[in-house]
Amino acid sequence: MKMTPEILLKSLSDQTRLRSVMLLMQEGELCVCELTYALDLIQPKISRHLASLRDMWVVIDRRAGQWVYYSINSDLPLWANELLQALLKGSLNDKQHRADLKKIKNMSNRPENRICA
Amino acid sequence: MKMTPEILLKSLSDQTRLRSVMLLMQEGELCVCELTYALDLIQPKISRHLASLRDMWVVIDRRAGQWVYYSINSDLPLWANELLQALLKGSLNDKQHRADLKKIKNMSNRPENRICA
DNA sequence: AAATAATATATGGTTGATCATATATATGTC
DNA sequence: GACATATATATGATCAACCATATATTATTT
Repeated sequence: MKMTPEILLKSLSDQTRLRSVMLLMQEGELCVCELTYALDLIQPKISRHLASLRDMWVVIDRRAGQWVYYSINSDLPLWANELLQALLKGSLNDKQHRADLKKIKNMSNRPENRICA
Repeated sequence: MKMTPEILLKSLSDQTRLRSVMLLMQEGELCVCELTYALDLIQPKISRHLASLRDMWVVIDRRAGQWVYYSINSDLPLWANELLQALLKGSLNDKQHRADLKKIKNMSNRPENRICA
């Protein structure tokens, strides 16, 4: 795994991927169906972008039954983390990001709520 | 002028533009012929990418006789500056960036050297 | 079987590259 | 001053590669 400025920028230069990463930064971990709901996009599109982020080592995934959860790769170099922090700061006033966040907060029937046991 | 995460990421997701911005961050200000030399690319390509960066308010230009100098836009929001700093940190160990920097340092006949008078 | 997620396929739009040329500025000659 | 020439830079036109997308289907888990 070799994260470079070029790779990271490329991975974030798509709107859907940027929105996904910003949500992951705020929420920690989300599954495909949650992102699909929050971003209000169709599932194959979300799945594809998440796969792209995973292939570029920006995010990692884990399966929990039917659900696949994605989260930011904690092994990113310091500069990459700093870049993401700066990005989040720039996104906090972003209308789209705020709407995404609100949507996930209001989502009912989240998997997490179901697998408490 | 409205700089957003999306705009900034898009502007930096091209290799030539990224290399240009990293050099500008290190050198402060460079003209087209200097960047053309340092990046070892043809002039129209450099000119186009710089125009793109200018149109997206990442850089500003000023003409000094025959020469047009480009530099990072000092009015960028804080988060954008932080992002660029993080990016530079990630680029310092980058082979390509180091080669670019070395090339500009070794450039003879730089305009700056000629317009001392 | 049902729910969730990933993938195959085809399509169209975007973006970057290159060559040629236009534009801007400076200098030399008459 | 007018004109020719040189140099630096920007832009028009064109093309090809790439990437994102949607629909349909497959894979995985329960």
